[in-house]
Amino acid sequence: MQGMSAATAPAAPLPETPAFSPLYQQIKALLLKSLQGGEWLPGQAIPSEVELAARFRVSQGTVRKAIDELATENVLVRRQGKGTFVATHAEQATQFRFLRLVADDGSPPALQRRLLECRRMRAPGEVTRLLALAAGEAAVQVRRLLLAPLDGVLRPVVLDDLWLPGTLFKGLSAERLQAWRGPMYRLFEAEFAVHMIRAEEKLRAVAAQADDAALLDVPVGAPLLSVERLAYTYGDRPVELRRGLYHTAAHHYRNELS
Amino acid sequence: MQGMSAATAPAAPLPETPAFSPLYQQIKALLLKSLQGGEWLPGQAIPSEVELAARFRVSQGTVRKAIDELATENVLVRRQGKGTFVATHAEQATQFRFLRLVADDGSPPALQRRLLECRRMRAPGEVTRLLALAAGEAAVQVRRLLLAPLDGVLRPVVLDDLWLPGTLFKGLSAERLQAWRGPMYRLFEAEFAVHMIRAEEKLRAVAAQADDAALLDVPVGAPLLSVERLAYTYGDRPVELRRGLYHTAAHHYRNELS
DNA sequence: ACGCATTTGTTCGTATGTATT
DNA sequence: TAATACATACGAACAAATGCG
Repeated sequence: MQGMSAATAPAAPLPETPAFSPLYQQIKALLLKSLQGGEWLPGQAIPSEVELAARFRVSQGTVRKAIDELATENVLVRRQGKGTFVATHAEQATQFRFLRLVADDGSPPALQRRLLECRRMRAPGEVTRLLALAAGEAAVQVRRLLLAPLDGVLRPVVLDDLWLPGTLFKGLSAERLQAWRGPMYRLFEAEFAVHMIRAEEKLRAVAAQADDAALLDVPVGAPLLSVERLAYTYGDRPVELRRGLYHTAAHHYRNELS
Repeated sequence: MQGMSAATAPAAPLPETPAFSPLYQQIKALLLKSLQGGEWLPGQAIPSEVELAARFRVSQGTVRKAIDELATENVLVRRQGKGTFVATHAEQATQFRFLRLVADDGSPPALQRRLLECRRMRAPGEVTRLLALAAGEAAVQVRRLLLAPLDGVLRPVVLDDLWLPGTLFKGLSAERLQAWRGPMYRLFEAEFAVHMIRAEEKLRAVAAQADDAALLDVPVGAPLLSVERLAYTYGDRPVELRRGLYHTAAHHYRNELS
């Protein structure tokens, strides 16, 4: 486990990829491997710091630093007195970790779902490319509406269009989605062992096309916020492509810069 | 400085504000106070960890933890072997820390500026409220265009509308802005001692109004990405209100979720 | 209600490695 | 080469939160 310290390093003329890395980074990589391998599942506690220190033959402080980084990346969650837990999309607090939609008054969105479609098909070209699928591989497409009450009436706010690798989401069906209560990412964790840990989003303003306009109950040509998301699981593997169209009349997308 | 821990606290009755908080948090607050007071300016090095440890009568590790947090918040920047520096908007790497605009091909934007307006006036109601100004207080309004080359031709991409507290930006004028080469936030640091460390943004899609459409060279009613930013300096003090209209035909707003 | 064991959180001290000047 | 600064690693002790008996 001692990696490559200067003394043991061979006469390497050029800096290779991970030429050598600090101990705590190696521990971090090992923890990630265990997470990826499913040794600890979302919501479960990982072994205590002392246990891990013994297991890896390093000091508690070194384990601590590795866990610290994973905690700031929201991969793990520390709870004083209880332990360190694998992050999950189940909890109330983190339920909307990836949803930046906020009502203009700042209140939580309180969204209802309406499933429009869930079908299995050969992935289109762009989906194949972005999800790094093999040519002709299957994908699952999900379409849904998110609705929020406005003056007491439920109004559509988001039209979501998702693409998932067919091989990972074998049993996913409209019935399964309909029956599920709770965040979709939690369903993915629980039923398909796919845990989203990171995502990249591209935002732009677009004009509503006829079909989208009808679903969102806005005029054709109305400005909509397009949010294209590529979500990743462990090992930087893309496992979801999602395109959301947000009707931002009474809601907005909130972002924090630092 | 020993805080309130029962065992380690000497018989020093301390006039602490925070009922009690970890030592490193107190150190962090003291560092922020020095930064706010201008003891160390953007780009300058702060004292070494050992020096600070001596000054505050704590261990180096405690200082280190305080600095660690300020570094992850991008308030300070560590450089091994050189020291720890006050973050600045001057450097190439951090020059566009607050600008999430990206060309669709992923390349850096390479933007040109065109100043439209810079005038001093009584702040409108909403500006007064958001910048927490006194009623009737003065504000500086700045309007500008950002242009990017498309097929070799310079085309407008962003229309920015800024509001700044008049008392903080006394000598700010169109000439001053015109003459300045470099990021605007760097001008604010250098000439007005106002350092932006954090910002909140609200994004929505809007339809282009006549005047904005003309400036951005798009049809009236075209969808534009509206980015409303409130930027803060030390002490969570809002010091800039900015509304940008992004033409997202060949560019987009990039965001990373985790 | 109380105390105890467990776990993370904080703080200190020391030594050594690595980057910069 | 030497001095300085941050980075890593270890060990130890106590604090604070939690859960259990």
